[in-house]
Amino acid sequence: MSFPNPPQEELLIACATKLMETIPLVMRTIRSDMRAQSSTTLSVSQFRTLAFLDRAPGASLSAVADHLGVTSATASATTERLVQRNFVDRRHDPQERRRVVLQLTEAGKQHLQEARSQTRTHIATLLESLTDDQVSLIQDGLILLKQVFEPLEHH
Amino acid sequence: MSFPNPPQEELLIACATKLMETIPLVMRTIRSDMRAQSSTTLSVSQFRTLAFLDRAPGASLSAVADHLGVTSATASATTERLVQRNFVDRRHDPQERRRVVLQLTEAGKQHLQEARSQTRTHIATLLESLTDDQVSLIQDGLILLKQVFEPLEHH
DNA sequence: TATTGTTATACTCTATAACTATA
DNA sequence: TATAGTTATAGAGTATAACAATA
Repeated sequence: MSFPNPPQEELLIACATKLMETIPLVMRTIRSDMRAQSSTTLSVSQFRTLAFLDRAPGASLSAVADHLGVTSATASATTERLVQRNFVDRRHDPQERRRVVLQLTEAGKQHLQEARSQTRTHIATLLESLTDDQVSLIQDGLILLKQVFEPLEHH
Repeated sequence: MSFPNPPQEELLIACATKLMETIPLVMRTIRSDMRAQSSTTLSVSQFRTLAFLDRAPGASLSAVADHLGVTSATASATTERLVQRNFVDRRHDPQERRRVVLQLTEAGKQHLQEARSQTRTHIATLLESLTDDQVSLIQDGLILLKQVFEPLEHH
């Protein structure tokens, strides 16, 4: 006998358990892929910062911190490294001199594309062992997860 | 018009892209949950080490490193912190004195249970906004992801 | 000589707290 | 006084390389 409608609570706990087992596993692969970059290395936080600035050019430091879900001190340090590596251009807003305006440099844009492409290709390769239906299922699950967890970032 | 059977390649890339957007997001929540522990704080790596030793009592340092997908130096450092906090008992194997035998202490077991329970409950709460079907879908997706990414850990 | 762990060194991520500059 | 960022400090994760102990 199976239970076609298990109580919500048990289902939630089972899913949360699976999530705690799986996410760190996948995260590790993403991280080492980023590190394995042919040219220069990019940490996951740096990658996410570049990806955000690609979507939101001219964002402030606070916006980066909010988006990444870190303190402004952490965002400042991460950004500083990207500025030093000439991936990000940082300047004061003339209208509001407390704010900084952050933008990708050409080198930053190029590096982001390369990092994205390499990691994406590697992960796609890993998924090749599955069927189309299975890949679609994973994708749909990720879309739902993103909907649940994304709002938390922008507290 | 929709494409009921998109080419594998595009589908793989789309899924990989979604994965790169979503996993770091979820990971951040797990991490901050661990940090928000009432009693003592446990990093994700420390948590995973405890969880592994719970499943594999008496494991060696190499086994921990393999399982976590890190170098033995990293595993050694993480383990050392757990030993110092009295969560792990570390001793030499009498038969093979190069090896260490790692086991959870009672305090380690207890802390693991608490950390697991708290994080699990919080994540389950976050998933409450979804329907049973959606939660099941996420769970199935995670099971598949685990199958794909787990073998990589044991290189 | 090969294997198992540890130590040394060096980065990065992360937080909190104290600070500077601007509003 | 309040806000936007930076700096100081500290602990943890991570890697590589060099090392010690054991087989």
